[in-house]
Amino acid sequence: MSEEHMARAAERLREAGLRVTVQRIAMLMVLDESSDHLEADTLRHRAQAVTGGLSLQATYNVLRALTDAGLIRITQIGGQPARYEIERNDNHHHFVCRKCRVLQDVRCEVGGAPCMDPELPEEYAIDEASVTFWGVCPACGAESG
Amino acid sequence: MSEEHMARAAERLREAGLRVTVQRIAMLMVLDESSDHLEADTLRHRAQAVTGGLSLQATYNVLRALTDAGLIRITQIGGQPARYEIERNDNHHHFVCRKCRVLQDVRCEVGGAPCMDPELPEEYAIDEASVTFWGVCPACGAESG
DNA sequence: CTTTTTGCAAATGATTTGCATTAAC
DNA sequence: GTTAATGCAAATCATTTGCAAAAAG
Repeated sequence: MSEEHMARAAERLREAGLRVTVQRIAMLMVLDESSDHLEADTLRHRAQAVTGGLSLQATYNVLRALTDAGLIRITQIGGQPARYEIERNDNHHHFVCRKCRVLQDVRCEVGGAPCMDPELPEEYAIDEASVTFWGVCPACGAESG
Repeated sequence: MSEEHMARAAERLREAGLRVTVQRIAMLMVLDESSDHLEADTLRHRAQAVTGGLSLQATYNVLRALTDAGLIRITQIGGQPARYEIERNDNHHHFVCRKCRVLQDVRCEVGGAPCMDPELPEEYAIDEASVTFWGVCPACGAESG
């Protein structure tokens, strides 16, 4: 967690029109350093290691603010706790294992933007098509099948 | 809720290998009569009108059993309570309004099965690709924009 | 009769709310 | 100095769990 990194995180917050707080910086840095989809609780503990303290409250406040500002991306699948990742604006999709519930990024390049042509009247202002693939991951498939 | 309908519901349960209980019959009938995606609580109240009584417990038991048996379909989006509909095996997708959270069926025929060709290793046994369109529905769009 | 399902009550767990304190601008 | 964000505690709410009683096969 370099000074550089901290400064860049602060800059991103400012650009997004958000107040710069240590909690927000810490959360951004933690998310920057992970390529996983992490739950609020995990993020809280990791960020606490940076700030020295981060309330449950602030955790959700920060995550909400960062999500609303478009800096991070929230993924909620199948009634599981929400998971977060840095917003990379790469329009990727997700795979969820029916057994272990692992969540993985999926790149899906079937001739351009997938499924963005639903049969819906024009009055529907669609801004996102999120695709979730369900199945069994290699690890779980090897175990039982 | 005719005798006919009841008998057919019982038959479907038997075919699915499930024990036939009044609660399950009632739930199936309620779901048959709605084209919406309904929450457990709503389904409970409607089914209660049929059976005269249906515990919270039985509600979730029944919904779980019917879902596992493939008779109904559960949809959980964005941390909202789960919603259920009769399984019609028509591979349809969903639209969710960012404002009012309404959930609508969407038919999506972009040249065959959409997005079923993700860049994932063969070891991933994918059995379903669920697509969720996010945006603003006509009603909410008219209000504010 | 054996197994599964129901019903009731209490527990769980992620997320939210209310409000005084503190930090950002 | 204002306004917004934090921290703490208590509340919410969908869903699950434990267990005795009842119903299904």
